[in-house]
Amino acid sequence: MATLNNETRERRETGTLGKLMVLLDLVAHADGPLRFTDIAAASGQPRGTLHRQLVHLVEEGLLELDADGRYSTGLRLLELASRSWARNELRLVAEPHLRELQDLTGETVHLGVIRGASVIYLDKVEGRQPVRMYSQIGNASPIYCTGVGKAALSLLPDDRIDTLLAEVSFQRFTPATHTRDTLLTEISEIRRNGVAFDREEHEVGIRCVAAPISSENLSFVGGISVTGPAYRLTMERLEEWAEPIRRTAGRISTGIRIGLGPRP
Amino acid sequence: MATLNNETRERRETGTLGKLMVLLDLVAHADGPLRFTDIAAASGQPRGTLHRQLVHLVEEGLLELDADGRYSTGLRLLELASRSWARNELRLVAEPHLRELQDLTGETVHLGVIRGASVIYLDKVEGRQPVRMYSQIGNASPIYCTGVGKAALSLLPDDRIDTLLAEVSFQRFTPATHTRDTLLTEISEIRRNGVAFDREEHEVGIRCVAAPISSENLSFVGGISVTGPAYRLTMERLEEWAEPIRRTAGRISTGIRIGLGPRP
DNA sequence: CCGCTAGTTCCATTATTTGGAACTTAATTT
DNA sequence: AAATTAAGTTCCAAATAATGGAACTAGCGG
Repeated sequence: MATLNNETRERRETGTLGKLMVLLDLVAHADGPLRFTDIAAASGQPRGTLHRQLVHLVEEGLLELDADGRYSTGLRLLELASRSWARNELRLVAEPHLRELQDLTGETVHLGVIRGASVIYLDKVEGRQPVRMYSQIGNASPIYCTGVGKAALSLLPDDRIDTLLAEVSFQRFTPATHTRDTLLTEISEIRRNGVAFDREEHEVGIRCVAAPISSENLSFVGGISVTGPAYRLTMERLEEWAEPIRRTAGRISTGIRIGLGPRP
Repeated sequence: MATLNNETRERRETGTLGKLMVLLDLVAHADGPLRFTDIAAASGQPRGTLHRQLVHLVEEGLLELDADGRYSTGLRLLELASRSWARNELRLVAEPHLRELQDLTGETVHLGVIRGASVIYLDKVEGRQPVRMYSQIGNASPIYCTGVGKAALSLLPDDRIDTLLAEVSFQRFTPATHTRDTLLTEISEIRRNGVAFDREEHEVGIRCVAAPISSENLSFVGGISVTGPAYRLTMERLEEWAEPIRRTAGRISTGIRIGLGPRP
């Protein structure tokens, strides 16, 4: 087809830092520890350069080098993230509301925000805790097939949606996964209802209801959701929860606007 | 081999990265979001330089700049740490054992490793979950007043202990907090028993038993602990748990040595 | 409208990063 | 055990990026 000249200025101009972050991402997204050679191949850096870069990352604790000469991500990240999470204002404001919603529904409640074309989960409340917390927190999921992602999208103006979706390759996770067209149709529906449903679009057997949250100026956009197995969460039940979840989302948005407002 | 005997490797030579990490730490350890001016004052950087550095950190998602012009840590850290945590081999091996120990004792179980003169908690298992997971995970606590820290120290040769403790300023958290001398005395006791006790040394009213874990070559050193309120955890009860916790720690160490061994 | 604080941009100078090549180990083969 | 190859490390002149003082702009309070 003719040139689809993407105006997306994706090249980051962060100099040295940018180059190092590419390496960090590379190691973080690998399936396991990587050896020098693996990283060299994947990054395409000359060996001398790469060597110094890795030494720096290891010295800062961002990477760790084990006895077999394999690199994995370092504990420094955990330490930094822990502080970041503990103080996150949205999370702090939302926490009691998430619990309340969990009490009402008895199902798992998530809080997430969008970053680029992904949803990042900030918190999660489960009834009895059979699953580990971190199993979701910090996780990045595609925006187009999660309740939180779709709810969040619905708040954005069309041009920002277009820009975001331009970089998305709609992978088909289940038969119900959206394409670009069906997603856009659903977004106008979400705008009318104020809630988004995930009808087994990411994983077969998993459904959810979600409602959007945002700061006044859309400096961040996210949502909350109630998720569970399809056999328990019939579409009728999800419809019943639409109103409570909208209300909860509204309260969190209000709380954020007050909490994040200009300092006294 | 000759290059390893370098005693004078205290100063970090990580160039650009090091300078940026100082800023990241500064923001992460602040009590709340910082304004440009606050960071300028704390870092002593000229405004022009600082500005560009912050722009780069924000562009990489390591920092976030809110509508009021205040900087806080960014979600990218959470994303990276989440992967790091989920794949951490020690944590994966330890997880079932921690649960087992929690079942046995009914109290909170921690897994931690030492990094510098701090203990970083990698995992935590509680009975009913009234407290949030992340409340401890990723947290850095002083090595000299935590069960895990003291247990871990006991595995190290004396010269490495000396080196580590050289940078520690023994802050007195409670009347029972160790000084350098009493700590060294206790370490030889821990070496005999294979378990360490925290007798309200970090927080009044909190006690724990801990046992050490390590890889074969001491490339990492850590421990597990059972923690709880002093009124419930009498010293007698802690003594009873000494044996089970030693056994559990032993199993984890074995698991790690097998799991982390040379690739098949 | 003025002065002031806070933040941003510019650009010649300075410091760091780069990467090819030479060098050292470690592993594998003969 | 020697020879061969692969894996990792060090070096340094050239290329690139970071630095920081100064000039500039925005926003606010009087």
